[in-house]
Amino acid sequence: MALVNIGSYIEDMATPRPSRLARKPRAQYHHGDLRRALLQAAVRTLQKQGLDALTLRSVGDELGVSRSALYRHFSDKAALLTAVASEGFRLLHDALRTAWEHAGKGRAGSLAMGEAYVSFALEHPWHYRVMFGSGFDLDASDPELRQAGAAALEVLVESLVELQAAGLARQEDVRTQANFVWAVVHGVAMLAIDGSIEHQGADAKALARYAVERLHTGIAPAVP
Amino acid sequence: MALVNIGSYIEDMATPRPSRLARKPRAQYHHGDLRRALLQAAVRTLQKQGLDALTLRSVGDELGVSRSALYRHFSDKAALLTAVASEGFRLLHDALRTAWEHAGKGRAGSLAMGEAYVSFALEHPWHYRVMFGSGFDLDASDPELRQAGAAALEVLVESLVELQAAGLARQEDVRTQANFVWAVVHGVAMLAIDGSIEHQGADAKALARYAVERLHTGIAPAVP
DNA sequence: ACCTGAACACCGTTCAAGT
DNA sequence: ACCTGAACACCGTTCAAGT
Repeated sequence: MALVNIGSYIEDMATPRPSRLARKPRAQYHHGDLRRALLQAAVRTLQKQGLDALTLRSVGDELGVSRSALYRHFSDKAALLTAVASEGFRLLHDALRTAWEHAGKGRAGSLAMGEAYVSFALEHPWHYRVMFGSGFDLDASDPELRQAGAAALEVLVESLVELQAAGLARQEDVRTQANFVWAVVHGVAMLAIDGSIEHQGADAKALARYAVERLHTGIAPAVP
Repeated sequence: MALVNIGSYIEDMATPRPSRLARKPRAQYHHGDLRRALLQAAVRTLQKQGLDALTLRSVGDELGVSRSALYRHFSDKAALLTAVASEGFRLLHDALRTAWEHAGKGRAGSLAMGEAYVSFALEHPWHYRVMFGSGFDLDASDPELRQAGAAALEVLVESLVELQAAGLARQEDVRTQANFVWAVVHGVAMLAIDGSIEHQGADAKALARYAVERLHTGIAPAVP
């Protein structure tokens, strides 16, 4: 643990100043897909210990690699977090698509999607926060992130197009509708993982179900 | 700017080691309500420069006070952020109450509240993120924070009770309804300040209006 | 009681050097 | 090409001392 400890540094002043080279080399290099390994280690740390524990040192240590090895694969910590967020959107996308298709699409499908969305957030709260947190820096203009986010939203749009075709949703701009639906599930998810709901003795998943039901009524075609 | 700069520190070693006392004292102490001043300086920095710029040093400097003076008034940085969040909930509470009452309550009132909520988030994005961000630490169990958050939610509950009484909302558990409505506006607000909506060329406030309208339909009593 | 300045134990990032 | 270890410029926090 080489840290800036002035006390011990001063002691060292007695011995000749250490030159900037020739330190014992590590047993062996990592080699292999270090980028992927770093990404997965970051996700693991996040899931187990939260965002504060996610330091470049901790990630490096877990792989037996120096903390600056990361800079060969990511431009900085923000880039690592951006990659973590992209990976999160891919996982969310898969979860939504699976829920939608396994439930046979339609009304049941969108209910399943709503539950799957909130479940994902509850099961990976830190990962979810990194995806949407925005308190910390994260390169919002990164193409990979934008693409992964858009792909996840696309499942929603697809389901709404089907609901409209089946006469279960108002025939209006589907992207506005999708943004609205997304906002609802996102809002429920955020309140759920912040504990704002549990603190009132309410249940997050129950709220998710309620929300999707009211949502269906809300976007249903007007009764003539 | 006294920072741990080893280079200049080593130069100083030529001169006798500085003892741990007797430094030129500051012109004068702050005196007055330093706690309040610190809180307001923190809010100002947040609004103007974002969360990364909010360091104890920057806040202290702005008031001409040492960085550790803060510890007389807050147990740590998390406590300062918690106070900032509480203040945010009070401001939000006022904005919602004003919108609700000025619009004459009822349907128009809740539409005004929805817009006021999203407007607050758009106008104070960093303050809003601290209130809900949850990426950074913030003492969620703080009584003041809990109370301020509950008070803001209370306006919503109140409006829903009225809507129910007027036959404009389903007669069901009002707290579940309130959580749902809160999730919706919160979701819209988060997507809005993250730029997720603007990037699609859509308008955040328009989405807020759309959302509240669909919300009204969603929670309206079932047609017999 | 309130505040200061130095010390301390962490950070992320850079860079000359090693393989 | 890939990685290392030391240096560096910041952080938040603690504490003996000053008023």
